[in-house]
Amino acid sequence: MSVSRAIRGVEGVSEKTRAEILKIARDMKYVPNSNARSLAVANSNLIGISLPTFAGEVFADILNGMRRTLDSAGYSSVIDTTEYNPDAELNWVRRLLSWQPAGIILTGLDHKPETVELLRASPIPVLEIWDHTDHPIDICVGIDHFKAGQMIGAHAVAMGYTRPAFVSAPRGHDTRADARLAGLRTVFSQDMSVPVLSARPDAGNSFATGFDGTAQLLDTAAPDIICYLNDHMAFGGLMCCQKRGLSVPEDIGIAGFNQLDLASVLPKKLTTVRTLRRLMGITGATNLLARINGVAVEKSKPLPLELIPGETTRPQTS
Amino acid sequence: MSVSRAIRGVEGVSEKTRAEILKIARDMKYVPNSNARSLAVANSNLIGISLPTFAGEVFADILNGMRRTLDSAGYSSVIDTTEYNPDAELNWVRRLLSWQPAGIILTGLDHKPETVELLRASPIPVLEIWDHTDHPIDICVGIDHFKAGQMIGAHAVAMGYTRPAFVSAPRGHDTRADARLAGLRTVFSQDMSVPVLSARPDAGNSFATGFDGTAQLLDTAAPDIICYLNDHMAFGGLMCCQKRGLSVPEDIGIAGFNQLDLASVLPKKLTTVRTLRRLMGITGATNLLARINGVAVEKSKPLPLELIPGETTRPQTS
DNA sequence: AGAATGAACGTTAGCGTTAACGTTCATAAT
DNA sequence: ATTATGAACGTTAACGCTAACGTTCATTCT
Repeated sequence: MSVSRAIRGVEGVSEKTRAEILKIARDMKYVPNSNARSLAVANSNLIGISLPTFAGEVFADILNGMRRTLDSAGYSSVIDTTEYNPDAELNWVRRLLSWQPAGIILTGLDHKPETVELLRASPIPVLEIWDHTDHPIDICVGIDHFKAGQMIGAHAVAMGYTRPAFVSAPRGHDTRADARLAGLRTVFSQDMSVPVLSARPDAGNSFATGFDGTAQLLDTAAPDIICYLNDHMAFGGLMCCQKRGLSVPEDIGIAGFNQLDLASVLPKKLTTVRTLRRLMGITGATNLLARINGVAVEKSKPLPLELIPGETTRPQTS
Repeated sequence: MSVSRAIRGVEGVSEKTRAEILKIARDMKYVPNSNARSLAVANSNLIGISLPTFAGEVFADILNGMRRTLDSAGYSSVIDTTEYNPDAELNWVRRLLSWQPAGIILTGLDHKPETVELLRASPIPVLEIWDHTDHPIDICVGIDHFKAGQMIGAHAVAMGYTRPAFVSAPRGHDTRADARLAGLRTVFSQDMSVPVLSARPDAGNSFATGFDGTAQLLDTAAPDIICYLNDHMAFGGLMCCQKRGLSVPEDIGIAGFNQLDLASVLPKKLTTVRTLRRLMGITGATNLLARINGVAVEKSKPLPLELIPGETTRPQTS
């Protein structure tokens, strides 16, 4: 027990004995056994994190914020990607629960009923991140994607665009994309009863998907503004317009999302929506840690969005 | 014991009993305790993965390949990022070892001596990925970055460029960048005794770093070809040249690295080097699994590189 | 009929740790 | 001198699981 106390740094050993113990431990290259510790105290310092994908800046940024926060609190992360497949998520949650993790972080709100049931039944704190809802499984930190869509739509209307289109998620089950498109649609149907066209090609990567989706829309219709799932896709779209000799923003407007790094070097500033992804990760992780430590936190924290008007949409019509 | 056998799916229980047990387990929402299992069998089905960063396609691709392979073999991953800091890596390895993981994956070869010692002393299989060496800690799968630098240099020389420059890693301790620059330098110093200038700004993201590094080089010298750490930085450089009215590849050549997604939509095909990152992840993970299962594998597997000539360097001088 | 066989199932002990409580013993209070 | 005190350190049992070995009993063989 003195060894256990010395190594954990808790009270009950004299400094002299502690020093001797630590020296011997070093000499014999002692490595503690976390499995035994976790078994004895009935919980671990692991936190499970589930993401749709590692691709793209978005989840990398969120993850970065979360990792930093969790790491400095002494937690390790068991990370998985679901590729937007709720079944994969369920399987992973099952496996993860067997480790008695201190907490679980899921991306988004689109889970199988069984997953929700499983997590609600367990005493483990759960954070849902990226999306926003007033009724999370446990706690949530994110943005309102429906509102984001409305925000883009309102801007487009204000700039005098009348023939909107949207290039959406290439594959899988991205409910955020759907929510943004829905938000966009409410604006245009209310204000002008205009349908929002959408394309959803799968070209292997975001840039190419933006390019192909744009080509598809331009071939079949004549939109005067195209909104994209993110800046990478918007850049693909920009390239497509450029190739076809369309001038942006005169002939056609382009709006991205997320304000990604790429935008910092483009000669033409991209119209986009700023999302505070790192902050989201930090806030989410901080709230989860509080929850783990039994401190009460906001059930549901929305993060602000900001529309960044750029040079790929028309300036305010006077 | 029958319960244990039934749930693990091993021999020694009749099908009838097994079915009954599984039904009851489901009804009572039984969740196995991996900590206890790992304690009893003295190893876990966790695999530790250490990466420099989550940012960028490169590590996301490698990680993706590894995760897929490990996941389907029933392993979960404890993932950490070191931000190119060997001390952070050491701390993480220490923490990780306490979980008795089945295997450990590190990025690159640049570890603290203590880290290497610790890992050599433990019986746990270790994979080093991304870089290549003939003397890995245990096994390794990667590419030879020095050779990659030589490959780019040779191409530049063949295309008649004579005033080379390199824009390198923004921050931290990226030995791959150094190795590529060194490779590039051997070619130019051997063939033409020309120094390779280099810039190393830190502008917050790859695109901006490429842009700033290029500006810096153009302000202080007159390179006729600039090689970049990766395609994103090359794109930043391309934007900088374009802004200054330099025509590519006539006035100046641009060479990237890694053949990233972005390149697929650029109007001007980027000269770059193709790296098989997903394959590397899959191969690495597969070899590690073999090693875990006691099957002998290649100590050190180099993956092929391919120079992709594009339109941002001059065509062959006739 | 009796013995041999082996699948099905049970018992025991141990994995390394820690919570809870027990012991020791120098020092202080009476 | 005796007793009380409490910091320092030790002992025990339990966490949930599985390897190893023990028991049971229907079936088959002689």
